[in-house]
Amino acid sequence: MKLKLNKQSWLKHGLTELSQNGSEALKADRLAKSLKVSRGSFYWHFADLVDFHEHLLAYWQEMVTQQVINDVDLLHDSQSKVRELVRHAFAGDVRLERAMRSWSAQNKMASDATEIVDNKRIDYLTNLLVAEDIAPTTARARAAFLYWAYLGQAMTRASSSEYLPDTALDEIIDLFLMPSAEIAGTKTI
Amino acid sequence: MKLKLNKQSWLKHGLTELSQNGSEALKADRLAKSLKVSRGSFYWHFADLVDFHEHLLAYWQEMVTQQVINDVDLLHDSQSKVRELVRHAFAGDVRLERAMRSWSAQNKMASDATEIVDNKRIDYLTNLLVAEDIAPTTARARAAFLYWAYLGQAMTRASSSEYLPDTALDEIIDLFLMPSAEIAGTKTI
DNA sequence: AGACAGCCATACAGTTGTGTATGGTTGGGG
DNA sequence: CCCCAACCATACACAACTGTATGGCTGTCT
Repeated sequence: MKLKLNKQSWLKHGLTELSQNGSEALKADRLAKSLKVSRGSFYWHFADLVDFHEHLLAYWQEMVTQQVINDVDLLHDSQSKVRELVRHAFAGDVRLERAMRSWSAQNKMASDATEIVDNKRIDYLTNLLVAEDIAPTTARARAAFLYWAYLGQAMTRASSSEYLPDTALDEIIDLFLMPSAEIAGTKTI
Repeated sequence: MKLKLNKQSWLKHGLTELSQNGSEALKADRLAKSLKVSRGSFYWHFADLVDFHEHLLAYWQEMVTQQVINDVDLLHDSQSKVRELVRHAFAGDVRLERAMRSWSAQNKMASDATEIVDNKRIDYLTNLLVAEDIAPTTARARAAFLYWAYLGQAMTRASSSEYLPDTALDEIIDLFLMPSAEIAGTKTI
């Protein structure tokens, strides 16, 4: 007997192919070929490409939000969470993130999905900074900025460590953990 | 008489289409249609798609490097340059940047081009920070981080002002202009 | 005026992908 | 045992795009 596929099999394989070969790999044709089945299987599980893409994006959203909870949310104090979150982000594998982002620039559905994820992530980080007694508006701006830096780093080809060794990253995290008041004092040197 | 096209016409139009419709618009077929000519013209000016893409990337590199020089390099003190550079980056139109970045995630040639531009930009910013008496390694890390934040912001759909009003951006610029020594002192509050 | 270079249209063959229709295989419940 | 549901293969018609071959038009130089 040949082991049969289900929706999940296709979705998993979809994300793998996306991260390795970009959004152009998300075609019924190529996916079937790399799974060594015919497109007949694909069109049994999904109505069409749009249907598949919708399921794939939902699957991705579920995955990335679950991931954060597993990785950092069980730590107790918020400062540790921030450090762990940022370190983890800048050390992790960014291929899927980059591919998804690249796809979003060309596809409305993907763009909607990433926008939701973006907001969730920034909100989460904002709350951590607020818990560190940083004023809410400042916290929100810093959170966005930190998150954007992660995203930008994910979009560049060079590894982050090339520009940003661990100690330098810690220094920058320190900057973002500084109380809002301190800045005005040291502003005009 | 119909006004004839040259290489430059195609390249300009290429960048416009790229920024508005993504890298999928960079096909001989579509470009010709939106220029209201036949593909015959395209294949007269360019050997094939790869040839066109090469010229387009070279044209883009030339454009973006020239742009920075015009915009900020004529200011005198380095602190003003940093502020002007960052403000300008976060206020400007990012569609072309996003489209180019998205293309880079799928295309080796585009990836090479953006890598070169990335390095140039980070180097330029690093030098400005060093001129502000920030230690070279710290300056390099901060420059990269600042640049990544710009890139990340460019990749998100939300306008930057939504999260980052002008005053908040200035506060963050202050953080990155802080002398390296100050941090250790205020670190453990 | 004639010739030539520059520019473009049209037509053709080939490739890659879509979606559908139809029929084949396999495993488990009545 | 048989039948139905789940799953897959094959074949077809269609669309988008590539690159090439060929010929037509136009302005300029001699």
